[in-house]
Amino acid sequence: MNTSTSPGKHGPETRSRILDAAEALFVEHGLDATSMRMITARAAVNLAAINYHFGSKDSLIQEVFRRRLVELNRQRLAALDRVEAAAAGGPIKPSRVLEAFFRPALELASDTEHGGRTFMQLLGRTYTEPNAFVRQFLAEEYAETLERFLAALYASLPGVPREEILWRFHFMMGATSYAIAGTDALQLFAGKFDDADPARLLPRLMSFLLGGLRAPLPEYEAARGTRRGRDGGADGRRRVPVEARRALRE
Amino acid sequence: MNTSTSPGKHGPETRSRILDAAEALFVEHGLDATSMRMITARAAVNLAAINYHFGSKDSLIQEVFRRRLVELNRQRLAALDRVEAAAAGGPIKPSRVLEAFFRPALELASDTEHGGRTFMQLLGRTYTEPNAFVRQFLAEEYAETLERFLAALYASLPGVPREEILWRFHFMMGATSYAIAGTDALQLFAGKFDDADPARLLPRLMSFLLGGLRAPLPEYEAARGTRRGRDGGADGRRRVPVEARRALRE
DNA sequence: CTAAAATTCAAACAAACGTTTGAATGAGCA
DNA sequence: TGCTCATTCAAACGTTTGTTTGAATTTTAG
Repeated sequence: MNTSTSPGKHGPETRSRILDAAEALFVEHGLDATSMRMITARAAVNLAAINYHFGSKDSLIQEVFRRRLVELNRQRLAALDRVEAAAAGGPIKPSRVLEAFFRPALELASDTEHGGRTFMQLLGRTYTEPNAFVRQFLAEEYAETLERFLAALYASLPGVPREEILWRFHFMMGATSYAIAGTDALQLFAGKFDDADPARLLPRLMSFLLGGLRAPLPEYEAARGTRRGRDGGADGRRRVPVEARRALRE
Repeated sequence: MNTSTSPGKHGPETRSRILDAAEALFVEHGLDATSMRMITARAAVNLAAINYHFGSKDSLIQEVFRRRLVELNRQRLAALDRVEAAAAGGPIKPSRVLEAFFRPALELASDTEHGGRTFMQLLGRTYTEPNAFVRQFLAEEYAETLERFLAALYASLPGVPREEILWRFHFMMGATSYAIAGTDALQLFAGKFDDADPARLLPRLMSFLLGGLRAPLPEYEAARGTRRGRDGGADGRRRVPVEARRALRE
């Protein structure tokens, strides 16, 4: 089996033709519902070519994600590097961190010519893929990037409980995935959007995400029934410190 | 074929046992990867029982979603009715509308005893299901509810462009779905959450959603650099009116 | 109790699945 | 030219898929 990118002899593009066809079909029908025969038919290659070049369908799926994700996360980390370099050790605004993470994704999602849009739709819906090996693979591929961005977010929001930051980052990834994957995949809002211009999606989404990130921290109802004291007492869970309130205001 | 809810004769619970088993397996493995034999095995019924009671696997899928979705949207609309009745024709705060929509969903997601949690995880990841007939069915099942809530949101945010409200509602559904479906399905954040208490999810999420909804509207970059002025000057797209700014502040 | 209707059951169906095989084909190099 | 090795190809492999069948069984109704 040859899994390298080195050009073969016959059709040097066989590998990439398979990857492109698979990517498109995975978006249209999902991973499971896309058969090897559908892929090889669209790619105009022999059925056995997938097993020859990739070994198995599972390996092909991995490679479809890998080739794009590696580049996407490389761009994200590079953007974060630039932000941190510009800060020169000083404080960093959370909005800068968020933009470093989400802008590359949205720009890839705007690229309709090289399949970037297709892939991002696929990626969005794959985060919740039940298939165990796909989830495992995605988690590994994301581990480093996620670690670095969470650390940057923590540092940029001193005083804000990490648990809350984690949750909000989770929410933000959800909103983003839906914004990308759902614009024409999810038909709930079909025909409702007059203006689905991808170029406007980034400012729209960034406004929303920043608003969500900066929202006042929730105050968990301590004891329901008896009204909680104005400033609560010692219910174990501390109120939001003023430092955190200030940090949330960007 | 008998698709009614009337009790059968032999095992009156055959139908519901199939539905419960299917629901659980759909979450674990996805719609496609769950076979009829897996379902009938877990439900401890004969393989042919599914086709006898539901007609086909597709019809079974529909019924799995329908029985829960009908009740969920009934609760949502009832909550909206109460909010509108309490306002007595006066203005309604957007936060009230949002809560009427999202609270029933999150409460259902907190119910671990009657499979509510299981179902909401399934629902969340099914919004982006590529399967055409599932999307079509979901859209139909949601149509009325979505229409009424969007109308209520529009009315509660006078002056704010409907397009922006629509987008933000879309973002909010995305964040919510991920929050529910992803808490233990998406493994990207695996092991990172110390506090995944479902009871705390509602305040956490509502804070985030409201923050996002109330965020300043994006101002689309008019003409960057020497870019052609598709947005230059009087292009019909107004800046955010002061009325809208006020409305966004709840 | 008996006839009819509803439900369960084991078995089989064709179709589609991912994968493997072994021969045919083509290019690169001696 | 002749040899080698990567690649392509048609065909078949054994499983698994959703669905159907017809008889056995149980419940309902007269």
